[in-house]
Amino acid sequence: MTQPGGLDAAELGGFFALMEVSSLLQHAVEQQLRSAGGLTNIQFKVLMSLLEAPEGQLRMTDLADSLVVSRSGLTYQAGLLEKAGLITRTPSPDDERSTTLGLTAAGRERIAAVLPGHVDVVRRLLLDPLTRDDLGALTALLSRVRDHMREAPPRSAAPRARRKAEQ
Amino acid sequence: MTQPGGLDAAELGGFFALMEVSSLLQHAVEQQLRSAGGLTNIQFKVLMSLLEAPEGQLRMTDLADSLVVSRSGLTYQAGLLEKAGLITRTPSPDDERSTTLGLTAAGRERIAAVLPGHVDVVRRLLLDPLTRDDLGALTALLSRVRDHMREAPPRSAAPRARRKAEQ
DNA sequence: TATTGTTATACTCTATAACTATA
DNA sequence: TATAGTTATAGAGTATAACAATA
Repeated sequence: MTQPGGLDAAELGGFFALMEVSSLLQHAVEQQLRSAGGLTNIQFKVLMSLLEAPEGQLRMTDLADSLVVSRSGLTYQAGLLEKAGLITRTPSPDDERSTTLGLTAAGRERIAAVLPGHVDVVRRLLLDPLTRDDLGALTALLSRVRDHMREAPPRSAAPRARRKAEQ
Repeated sequence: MTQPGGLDAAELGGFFALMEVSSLLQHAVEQQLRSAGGLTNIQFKVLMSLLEAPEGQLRMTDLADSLVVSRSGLTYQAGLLEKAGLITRTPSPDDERSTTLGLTAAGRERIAAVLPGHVDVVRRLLLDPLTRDDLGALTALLSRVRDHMREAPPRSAAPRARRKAEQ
């Protein structure tokens, strides 16, 4: 114990730097998505998830889990995206209970319209001040942290699917 | 241009690693603040800002600017914190228009109650997998990025105080 | 019975604009 | 007139619980 709450200056510095950088970056990204394509961050993630999905399709529950939102929350967002003509919702062929989401042509176009600016923001804010080696070092460090976080879940970050079992 | 949106694999990797690490960390921190002290992230920041303020006091507008929220938003949060007995709101002595916020004893106790767990989360998730040298390297890299971000504002991140002049 | 998704509902947070009171 | 803060209000987003349909 050497500082306000048990973190020394170096530790606090690292923590604050990480939080400030990510906060500024996220802010900028959200602003760009909104102004360039009228999308929120989550909506963009839904579209990108569909774009990167094996068949270009995803089930609601799977997507909700991977984006860490409630299913009802995703239903709400999917409703907006469907109304905007960017995605389709159709009953899954193999399991009639499921809804399969798919990208429309308009959805692809919207991504294409937004992505360049998105990339610009990331490059300008995050990548520009880093050399190639810097980027490699940063990624290596953060990857290590990420792997560690995944191994030791944040205590309480109970996976959605296990809710039932906890009772 | 080599990948989906003009970012190559290394660049994408760095970007995603940063966003995922910060997102997981922020999630965990918010969850801890809520369960340990019934505080949201912003409320915690308000309390911490007051704790670290020179006289233990801050004006509404200054705090709103530094936390990047609207003044009405801060009024709302300050109202909650005052109702909870954690802060006081008093007219500033030098300028009767201003409201000065101050921490109550209960506010200090709340911080004390929450801070250890807060630190735990940061240490467990972020710091544990890093050596001392790693932390130094990470901080150095992120600090460089942060400084760069501050110099070249996110295009649009117009400082609150200048709103008037833009019209 | 369990699971998928939707709906009904309630709540939190946020911001804009109008307002007051000081300067 | 300009500024500090509050209030009224409205909107976006989220989640919980109840529900309908299917497995």
